[in-house]
Amino acid sequence: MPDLLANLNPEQLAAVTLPNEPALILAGAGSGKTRVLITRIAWLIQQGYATPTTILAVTFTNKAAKEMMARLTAMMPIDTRGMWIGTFHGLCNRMLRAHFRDAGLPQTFQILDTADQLSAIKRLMKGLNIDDEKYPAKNLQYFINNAKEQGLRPKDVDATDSFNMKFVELYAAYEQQCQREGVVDFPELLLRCYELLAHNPPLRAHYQARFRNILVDEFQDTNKLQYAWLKMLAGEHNAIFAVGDDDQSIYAFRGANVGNMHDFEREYHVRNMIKLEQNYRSHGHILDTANFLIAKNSRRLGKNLRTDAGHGEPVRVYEAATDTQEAAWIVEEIKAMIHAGAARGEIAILYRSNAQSRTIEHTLVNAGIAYRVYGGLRFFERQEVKHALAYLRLIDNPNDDTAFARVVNFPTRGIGARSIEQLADAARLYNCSMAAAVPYVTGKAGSSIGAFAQLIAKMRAETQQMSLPETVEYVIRTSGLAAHYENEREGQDRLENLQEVVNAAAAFVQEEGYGLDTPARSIPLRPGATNAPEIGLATDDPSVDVLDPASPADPAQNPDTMTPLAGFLSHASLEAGDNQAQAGQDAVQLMTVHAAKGLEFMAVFITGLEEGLFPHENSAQESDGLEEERRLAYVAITRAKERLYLSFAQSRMLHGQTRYNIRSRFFDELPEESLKWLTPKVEAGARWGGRSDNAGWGRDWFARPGQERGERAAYTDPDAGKPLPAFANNQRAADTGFKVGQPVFHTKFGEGTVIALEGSGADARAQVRFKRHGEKWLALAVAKLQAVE
DNA sequence: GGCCTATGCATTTTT
DNA sequence: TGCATAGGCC
Repeated sequence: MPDLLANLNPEQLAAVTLPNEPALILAGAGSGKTRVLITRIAWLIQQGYATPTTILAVTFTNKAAKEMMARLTAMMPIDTRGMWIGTFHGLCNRMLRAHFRDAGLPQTFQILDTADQLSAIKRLMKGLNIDDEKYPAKNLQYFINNAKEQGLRPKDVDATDSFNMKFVELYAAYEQQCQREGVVDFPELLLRCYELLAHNPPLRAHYQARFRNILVDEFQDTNKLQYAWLKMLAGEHNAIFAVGDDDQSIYAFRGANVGNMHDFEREYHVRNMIKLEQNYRSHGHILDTANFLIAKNSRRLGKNLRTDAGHGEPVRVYEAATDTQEAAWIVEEIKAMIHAGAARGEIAILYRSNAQSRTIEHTLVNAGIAYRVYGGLRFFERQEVKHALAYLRLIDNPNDDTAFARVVNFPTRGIGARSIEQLADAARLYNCSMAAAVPYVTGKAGSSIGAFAQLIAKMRAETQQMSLPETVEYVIRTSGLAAHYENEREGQDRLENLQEVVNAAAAFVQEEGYGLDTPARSIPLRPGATNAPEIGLATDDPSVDVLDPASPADPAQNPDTMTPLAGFLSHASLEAGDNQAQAGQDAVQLMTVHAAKGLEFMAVFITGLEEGLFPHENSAQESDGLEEERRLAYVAITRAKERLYLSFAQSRMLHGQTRYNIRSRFFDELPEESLKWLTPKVEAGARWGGRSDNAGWGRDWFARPGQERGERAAYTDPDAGKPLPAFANNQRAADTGFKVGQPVFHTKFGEGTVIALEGSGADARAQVRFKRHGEKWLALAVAKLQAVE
């Protein structure tokens, strides 16, 4: 039996071995959060406090869910078949598939992703002749999703003004449309699942009796609905083991409610709040910087990270004249690091908004440095892939008008906008889907649309017995998609992507454990399965023990509640795939601060630390906006393991205009002792207070002798080339007059000893351990430090 | 139907 | 500035 508890620190140990009661684990950045979570699961099972079937572990991203599953099985051989580990949406989908009838859904319901949802809304509004200048589709989408995330159906929304009343009306119409088409959007998955449990006491009792152990990752990111869903499953007696970090809550804009942490603590009378403050990632100066900054936030649960790693390097700060010059400096630093043997993949460049990446990318390209940018189009979001999926969806669920509208005339088959409008009118008139309305349209429109309907019918018939990969391949060919892209000049990539869909289908079949010949559209019996899927649950027969994992009456026990095709389509919607180009390549990593959450790098650049950008100007209008920006900066800082750079530029090209920014207020909230200004620090007052005319300011105010005006010297850090990990004390004492071990005296801090030196000339700094004031970095040009004999 | 131009818009994003 | 989208034109 593996010793799961070996090498845990006392707080981690305490968290892992808590009694089965509500618990809130405040897990700081880099504190071993995932480790605690999975060790907790393994320990519960090992000790006999839980079985795999009693465990439900929920995360936000598929990546996190996969990592959890992988590390768990690596830690301990566990039969994960009965375990529910997944994202909120994935688990809700699973439950809705198992109980589709009780949930009021067709068995083949399809999931709309955000783009599908928007086009469904646009179609709805067009049909109702709604002026989309006055009621923009995007706003309605936001309104609907927001309402759902508050758990509100149209009848529950309080609308006082005519504008909102219209939105409520449209929300209701949208719901009807979705219901008729058999589609659900993302928030609907959660709300529908919540209502399923709320309105069905036997079902609720079943799952409550089953999931005795509920574990939640990134709890600070939960929204109201997700929290309500968790409470529903927990009932009166189940333990929720919530792990999160209020200081890393950066998703308020999409509904995350940090308040859930306080609420959870209060509502469940949490006796077990454990703080994981030991950080295993960053060196001391980096942590001090993070701690100092986040301390400026109010309403924290309170936490201070510590490390055994030593101070390490100071945080380097750089002021550039322009964004271009900032990028040039970054590239020089990176070159030096690479030269010293650093791996490109261990270097990250972070920015607040995507627009900032362009300048940096250009500079990297010119320097010939491999990089990769996070974000952008994901595999299942590509046009050609979505087209292929639309045909597959129509085969599975002909009422899916979003899919129908998408491909009825793609590849083009002479069905124009007018014909489609006629069909949509007919569908509205007969209150049916477009596919069902085909017989009602006549004339030329009727015949071309009729041919399309026949094509779909033929596909449905001919794929009846085909496996999933065969079906996909058949559809790509028969739909004419393949031929279309073969004829297109630049269709080669798209063709390859279509082939990738076939491959993805084959991989899916394999991973899900279906036989390769399993028909895509029947619910198969897998080897070892004893029952056909039963839908509607054991509630029909109260004598059946629904908790018996072997019981055929427990459909949730049987993963085979979806056909391979439905599973694949769900997979495509819920897991849109990688958006990281050239993954695996050793390349410098570019991403937004949001995208960096959860990652770590040897060296991190946080760029564009300017008022208006970071903190972002729009945050000023949001309640608690500045605090969220500060948390964002905190997340960014805590990504760095050994080296951290903070930079800002006096001027920056944004939206085609040059903006002049002042440095971020966050600099005034950082510990001066942990910073090393590579460019001279200019007090805000010195520049702004004394400025009477602004001719040329910001370009050449700091030009040094011998430099051209407006040209910036390469302020490349002379230490950048030190190997990573690098921070052996710099013994150079050449021009400082001090050396390591030297006893010194400071007028304010008293007696101390020099323990490190770095930089030279005006940048020279000494780290001093004072007898009564601890360790500090002092700029020798400024500090009045005297050598003591 | 496809191509071209005019126009508007630009914080962060997973499912 | 640069992209996505919409609308007009051939």
